[in-house]
This record gives sequence, C-alpha cells and structure tokens, in this order.
Amino acid sequence: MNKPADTMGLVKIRANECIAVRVRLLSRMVTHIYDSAMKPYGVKLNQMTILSLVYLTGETGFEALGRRLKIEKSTASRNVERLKKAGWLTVTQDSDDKRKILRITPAGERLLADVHEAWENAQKQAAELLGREGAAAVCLTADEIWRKDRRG
Amino acid sequence: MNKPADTMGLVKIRANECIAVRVRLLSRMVTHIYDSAMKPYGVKLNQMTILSLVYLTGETGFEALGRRLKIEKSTASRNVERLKKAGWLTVTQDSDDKRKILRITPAGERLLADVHEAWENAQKQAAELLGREGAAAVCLTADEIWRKDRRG
DNA sequence: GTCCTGTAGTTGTATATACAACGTATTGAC
DNA sequence: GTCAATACGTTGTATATACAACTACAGGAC
Repeated sequence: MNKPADTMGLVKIRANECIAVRVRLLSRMVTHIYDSAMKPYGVKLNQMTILSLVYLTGETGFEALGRRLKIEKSTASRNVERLKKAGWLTVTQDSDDKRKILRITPAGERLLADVHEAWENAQKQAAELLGREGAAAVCLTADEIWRKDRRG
Repeated sequence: MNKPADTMGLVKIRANECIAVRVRLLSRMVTHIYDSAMKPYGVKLNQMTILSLVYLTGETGFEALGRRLKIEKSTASRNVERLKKAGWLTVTQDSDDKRKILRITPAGERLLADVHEAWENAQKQAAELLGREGAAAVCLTADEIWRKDRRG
C-alpha cells in the first residue's frame, strides 16, 4: 500500500509521537523505582496496590478488583494467588454468591503500615524523574479516567 | 512501627497520590488500545517499537536497544528472539566485536509500512482516553527523559 | 604474558499481563 | 419449570518484564 520510500517517513512520525511507547517507558522506569524501594519487604508495588485496594474496600471479588485497576480477571486471579500464598490475604467463597471474597490478614495489614517509608522514598524519586509537572499530569490524567469510570 | 490506627491514613494517602499505580494503569489501558489495533497484523505495539528502532538506527546490539528503551538486556534479548522467529529481523554476530547486530528484513520493513493506519487509529483513541493535555504531558515527560539521557 | 575488570549476551526463575476456551452457577424470559 | 443469557472464576498459552548467576571475551594494568 505504501511505497518503500514512504516507510521511513511513517516510522519517524510514529517514533516522534507514539503515546504508547512513552507511557510504557515511564511505566517501566517508575515501576523499577518502587519495586527497588520495596524489595526489603519482599513485596512489589503492584502487589501493594492490590493489597491496599482490598484493605480500603474491605471485601471484594476478583472481578471488582479488575474493574477498578483495569486488570483482566485472569491476571487479577493470579496476582491474588501470589498474595494469598504470601499470607497477606485470604480468599473465601461467599455462600450466597458465586463471588469470592478477599480479605486482608494481620500480616498483610502490618505490611501496609511498615512499607510506608519505602513508598515515600520511591514517590520522591519518581516525582524527580518525571518532574513535578509531569508527575502531576500523570496523576490528574489517571484520576480523571477513574472519575469518569465511576460516573459512566 | 506504626500503630494500627495509623494504617488506614497511610494507605489512603498512598491511594490518593501514588504515581506508580497511575502510570501503570495508563500503561495497561493504552497498551490494550494499540495491541488491539495491531492484532490483524499479528504484531504488538511493543514489538513494533523494537522493530522501528532497529529500522531507524540501521544496526544495533541488544544492549544499545535496552539503553534507549530502558529495557533490561535479558528482556531485550527475548523480545528480539520473538521478532527473529517471526522473520521480521535477523541477528548476526559482529566479527570484530562481541556485539550482535540486528537488521530488519524485507518482511519487517513491509510490516512497518502496512501497520501505519492501525497505529493512527490507536493513537487517536489513546489521545481521546488521556485527553489532549494528558497525552501531551506524557509525551513531553518521556521526551524530556530521553533528552536528558542523551546529554547525561 | 597474566590477571583483573568491565561489557555483551544467555539462561533460570519469578512476576505481570492478556486472550481464548472452558466450567459453573445465577438469573431472567417464557 | 426450562432454557438461554450473563457473570464469575480457572486454566492453557503467549508475551513482557526483571534479577541473579553465569559464560565469554576484549582491553588495560602490571
């Protein structure tokens, strides 16, 4: 469809503008910062996120978890599996419903408290990496998506 | 270290402010948009990125690839492996150096041209999701990091 | 020359992610 | 009540990601 001579131009346009490449770059770099900071606690940022959500909402099923974090249900299922194995939460079957209920354990709650200083450290580093405005923009953008999601 | 009563407060702070959670959310959502758009071509956004970089730089080793995209060398190695298996690029050993040389194949080049419309579509959807300002901010932030990287 | 250091890449292991296909159970239409 | 549709979860497969430990080699210190 495109003549070979065009290809270079198209690829350059994409390289200069592609949103996905850039979001993914930021995601990798930022994730690395937080995961390093949390390493002493044997937990990853991603796992803390799930744990925190379960803690804040009290009880949830996998599907609800996925809806909030925009994670596919099978991914949620497997992520939770690891947290369960680590002893940070429990999974029980709701007798009425077919949903499973996630509950945080004392060990999980202790972790949520203990990890805060490491998080603060990582947050500071991430803000430095992205710049104050970049970090703020990312947060605003994500929060806006969440906000729309709750209404729509 | 923290009294139990504090935990809720700390977790709420993190939930409201954490940069990593938000960047990762955006990354997942945006990646999904592009991957869906490119599905008809049997390629993922991530793979297109590597292919494009090889195309633009002519020849590269894995390490250089990793430096630009901030991907760990082992990850780069395995990602390239898949592209090689798909016939989109070749890997040859530099005789002088210990570096391996990546080169795009005609099939890879054809793909780079063919996929453009799908990319445009995804880019439009992503811009809509993030909002014009959100998308611009993400791009600026990432470009700034790249810029610093090249100088520093 | 020998040794030491640093660079490039591979391999083993683990986590994070998604899609497709499946099982199962709830629920609503009739 | 029966049946179809839907919702929740699991499992198989594939990709993306990183860390740790390893090989291999190139280049410099001595």
